[in-house]
Amino acid sequence: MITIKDIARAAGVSHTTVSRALNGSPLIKPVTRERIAKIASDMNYVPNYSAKNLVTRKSNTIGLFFSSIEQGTSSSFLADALKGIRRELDEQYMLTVSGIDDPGSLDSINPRRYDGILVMSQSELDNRFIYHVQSAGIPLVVLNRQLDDPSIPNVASDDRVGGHAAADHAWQCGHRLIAIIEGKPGFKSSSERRLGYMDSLIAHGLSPNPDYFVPGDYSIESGYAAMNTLLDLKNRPTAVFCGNDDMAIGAMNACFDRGVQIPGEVSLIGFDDMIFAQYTNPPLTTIHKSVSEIAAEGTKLLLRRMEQPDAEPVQRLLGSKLVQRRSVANLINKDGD
Amino acid sequence: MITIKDIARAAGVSHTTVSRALNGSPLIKPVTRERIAKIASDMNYVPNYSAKNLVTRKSNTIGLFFSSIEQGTSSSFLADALKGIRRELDEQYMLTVSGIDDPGSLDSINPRRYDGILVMSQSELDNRFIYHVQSAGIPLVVLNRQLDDPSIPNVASDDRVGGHAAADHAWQCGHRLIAIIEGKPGFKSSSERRLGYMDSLIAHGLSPNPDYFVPGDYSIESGYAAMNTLLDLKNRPTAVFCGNDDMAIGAMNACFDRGVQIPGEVSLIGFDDMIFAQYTNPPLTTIHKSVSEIAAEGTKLLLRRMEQPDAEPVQRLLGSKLVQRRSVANLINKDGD
DNA sequence: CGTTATGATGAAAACGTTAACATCCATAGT
DNA sequence: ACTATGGATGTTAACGTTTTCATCATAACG
Repeated sequence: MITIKDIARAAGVSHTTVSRALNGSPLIKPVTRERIAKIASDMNYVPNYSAKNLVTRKSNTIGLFFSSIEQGTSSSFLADALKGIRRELDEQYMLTVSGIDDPGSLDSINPRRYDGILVMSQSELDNRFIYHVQSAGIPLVVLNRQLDDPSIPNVASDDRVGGHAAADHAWQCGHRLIAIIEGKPGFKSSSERRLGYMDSLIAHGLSPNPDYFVPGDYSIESGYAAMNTLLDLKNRPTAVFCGNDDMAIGAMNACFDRGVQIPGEVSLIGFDDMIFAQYTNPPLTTIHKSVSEIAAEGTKLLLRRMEQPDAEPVQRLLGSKLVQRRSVANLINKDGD
Repeated sequence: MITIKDIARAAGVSHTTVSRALNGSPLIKPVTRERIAKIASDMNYVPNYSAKNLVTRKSNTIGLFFSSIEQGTSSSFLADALKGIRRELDEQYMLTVSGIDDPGSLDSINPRRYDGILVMSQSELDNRFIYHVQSAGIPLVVLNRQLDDPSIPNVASDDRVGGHAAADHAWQCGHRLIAIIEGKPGFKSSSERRLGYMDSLIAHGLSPNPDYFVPGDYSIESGYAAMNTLLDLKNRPTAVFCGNDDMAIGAMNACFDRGVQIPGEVSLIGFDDMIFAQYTNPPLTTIHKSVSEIAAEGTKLLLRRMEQPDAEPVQRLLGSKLVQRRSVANLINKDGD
């Protein structure tokens, strides 16, 4: 393995000069810089990051931590997230991926090992981990879940505008009886989505019907149950906004089991745009949140924060947008689309 | 940040002794080892891996490289793969994840940065990368795709027994007219799956019908088209084995568009058990390959190989098994299940 | 022409660890 | 009692960088 000293010898300069040349120091005459760069590349030099990191007291490593990597839910996130992160991350950085629950995850968190940490969070259970990271003094950005604590940099999709968009779409398609199957109680995403939904209703002069708020917990089963109670109502809604895609699947199954046509008799809107949303029957109209965009934005934030640890923590919400597929009937020009 | 020298001072020994004690060297008296360990943990000592790696000439890093991280196909793999790898990987190792196509991926591959590399491969396009890694002298295991070259350690699912299992299941449910929609030409997985399918047919004394082999390329669209040509046949098959789940989705859509009942009129079997397979309507009977198991096994292999680089490269095939859902009709006791 | 800036380079120390080699002390063998 | 043996610990150098400080030309200045 060749080192800067080898290059120095070949170039007839000191290894210090080589180091400076290779790192673009302004102290080196451009002509020698070029010469050294050429020699280095001719010799196939690759820097030893261990040595580099030892002296600079960095790790050149960004850690991505996933909550509940065990659960299938997060599957599609991972690839998207990585894509977004890589897009923003200089090639010099290593990106490691671990589950928050992985054994030893907590202990291995220290500033020596990570220059910065991204947490792709899905639930409040992650808070313990998040605060551990923060108290270890490692630059941190929490992704994907909206946080209350303003001291933690955070980027997530705007659940409220998402809920709003969902209800708006139903309205624009002519629906006036619009129900909601709510997410897990206590989760910020649940309340934000409901808030958005109500915003829209109120904006359109619809008064919320208590029967049309039915609880769920983000699971398929809860969606199934919730849909059944909606279908049992004397005045059924014509459209149902499901707090996430999983519950929308459950709702679909309930309709299917009772022979209720989608979108003929009832329209369904999901939230999250998980990969399977395009494969359901009919394909699910849902709110797309761009995980890769969130991840990319979060990475930018993290990098900035690594440079200026004392800057004000930023919280960003990225717009979510509706992707129209075939689970919502258009009541206005009567073609079921 | 506290170092072994601080500990040495506190314990009244040399830093060498501390190093040895912490690394479990037999040269240290058990009693001092305990004492030092206690002090270290009291002082919240965490080793500086950069320094460690510098002198041991290791990186403590395993790289996981994904082919075509851009494509949605690989989505579900990632989480599963990580789960499997982490299970086998000592906490001391860092695990990095990158796409094979990521800019700069090739250059950053050198023995200094990676102690070992896992390639989660999906197509022959990865070969260039694979051979680059091998020629760089980094211990390597290729996952998920069966390789011809015996010099490269490899663990994948047994596509042939998978294909066999699929056709067997159809047979056991009473089907005798069993077609196959084939995967991308030239891919080993395609031919292996077809081979397994034929094995089963022949074992049951069925003679393959040329009309029942219809080409595809693993895409949804090709599945759609293929299914249409099958449905156009005068003697339609009663069961269709699709080379992967994507094509099965396409086939489902084709049936749906023509009003053909699944599994009433035609049964469908997929391959891969992607997450969405359980959400289709009806849920798809398919061949499950355990990515996490493949990844775990591959990691074991890699670790072994890192210790003994000169050992014979091993190639392993892990059994795939059928998961029965609701897309195959049981023709024998006539209850459609 | 002498002094002083200035710009380019070099020498040496430091980062935190491991490992080769040296030292010390006690015990066993004669 | 004296030396070999070996077990436990210490000294020191090394790993490949960056960085501080020193050196040395050379150009600028009066």
